[in-house]
Amino acid sequence: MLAAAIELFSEKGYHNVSMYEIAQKAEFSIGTIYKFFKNKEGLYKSLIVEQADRFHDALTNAIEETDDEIEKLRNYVKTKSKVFKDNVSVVRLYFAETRGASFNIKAGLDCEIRERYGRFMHTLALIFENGMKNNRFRKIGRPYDLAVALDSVCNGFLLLWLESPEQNPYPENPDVILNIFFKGLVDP
Amino acid sequence: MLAAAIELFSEKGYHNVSMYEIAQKAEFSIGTIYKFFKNKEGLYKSLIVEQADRFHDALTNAIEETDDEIEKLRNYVKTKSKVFKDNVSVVRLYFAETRGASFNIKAGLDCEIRERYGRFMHTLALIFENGMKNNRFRKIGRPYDLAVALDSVCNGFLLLWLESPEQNPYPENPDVILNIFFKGLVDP
DNA sequence: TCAAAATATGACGTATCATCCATATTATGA
DNA sequence: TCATAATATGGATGATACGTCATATTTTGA
Repeated sequence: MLAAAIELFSEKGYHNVSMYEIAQKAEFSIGTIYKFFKNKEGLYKSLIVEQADRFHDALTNAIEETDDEIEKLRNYVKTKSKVFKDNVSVVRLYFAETRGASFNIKAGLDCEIRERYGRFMHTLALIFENGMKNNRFRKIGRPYDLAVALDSVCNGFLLLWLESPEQNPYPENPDVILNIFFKGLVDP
Repeated sequence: MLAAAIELFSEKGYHNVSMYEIAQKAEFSIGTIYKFFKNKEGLYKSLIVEQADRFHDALTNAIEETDDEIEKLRNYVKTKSKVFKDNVSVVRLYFAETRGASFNIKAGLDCEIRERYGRFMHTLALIFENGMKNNRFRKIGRPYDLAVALDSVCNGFLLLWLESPEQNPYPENPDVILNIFFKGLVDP
C-alpha cells in the first residue's frame, strides 16, 4: 500500500494523486486506506518520514563503518549513490521535502524532516571537525559549512542523474566528487 | 498582479492558492485575471519563466563583467547572493522548479526552466574550462562537474539561509564558498 | 456448520475551485 | 452629451476529490 502511494506521489505529486488512484493501485478500497491512516496527509507524512529515516540510517551506518575520516567520506558518497539509485521514486519525494520548497503539505512535516536532516548534517560535520583536529584535513572552512557543501554537491550530481541517468551518470568513483574538496583548484 | 501571485504561490504553493485569493490580493476580479492569462497554469508558468530569466540574466551579466576567471566566480557567488536576498519569495519557487522535484504543474514547465538552467550551467562550466586552458586552474575535475558543484554549494548555503536567515547567514565573503574549491582539503 | 466478530467496500454527502459569461462599469470620440 | 467600444466584475456551473458509513464480505471459533 505504501509502495503504491510512493510511486504515485513521486510521479505526479501529492495534489495530483487522488485517494481513488492510490486505492486502485494498491488493490485496496478507499475505506481500507482510512483504516490504516487518518487521512491523505497522514499517509503522505508517515511515508516520507519512514523513507527519510531509512536514508539517514543507511548513511549513518556507512559513516560509522570505519574510523578513517577520508574513508568515512568515501563511504558516505558511495552509500548515498547506492541508496538513492535503489530508490529512485522515493528520491524525488525526499528532494522535494529536504531540498526544494515543499508545498505538498501545509505545514509541520517540513519541520520534522528538516530537523532529522539537520541532525544528520551535524554527524557529517563531525567528520570534518575530527579530521581537522588530527590534521588529516586542512582548515579551509567551518566543518558544518564543509558538510553542507559536500552534501550539496552530491545532491547536485544526483539531481542531474535523476533528470537523465544515461547522459549524467552519478560518478561510480566517489573520488570524482571528493577530489573537488581534497584537491585545490588553484595552486597553493 | 504578478507580485500578488508570486507572494501567494511562494508562501502556500500552487495547489494551495485559489484564483479567488490571487484576485483579492491583486485587487482585481477573477474575470480580469483570465483576460491576462489563459488559466491558472498559464499565470504560474509565465511568472516562473520571467523570474528565472531575470535570475539567469543577472548572473550572466555578473560573469561577463570581467575577464579574470577567479573574479568571474567571485562575481557569480556575490550576485547569486544579492539577487536571491532581494527576491526571497521568488527563490522558494525557483528552487521548487529547478532543484526539487516540482509537482506544481503536471508537465512541460520543468523542461523549459530546466533547459534554461542547463544553458546557464554551461556558461559557468566555460569559466572553469578557460581557467584550465590558461593554467589558472588545476585540472581537478571536468569543468561541467565543477560548475554543477559550485552552483550546488551556493544553493546549499542559500537553502540554509532561507530556513533560518539569522542562524545560517549566507557568507558575505564569496571566498568562504570559493575556498572550498580553491584550497585543497588534504595536503597536496 | 453457522453465528458473531472483524474487516473491507465503494457510493454518497459535502466542500472546494477553476473557469465561463451575462451583465455592469468605464473610456472613447464625434 | 451620448452612443458605442473596451474593459472589468463576480455569481453560476460543472467537475473533482476527500472522508464517511451503511452494507457486504471474510474470518473466527464453538
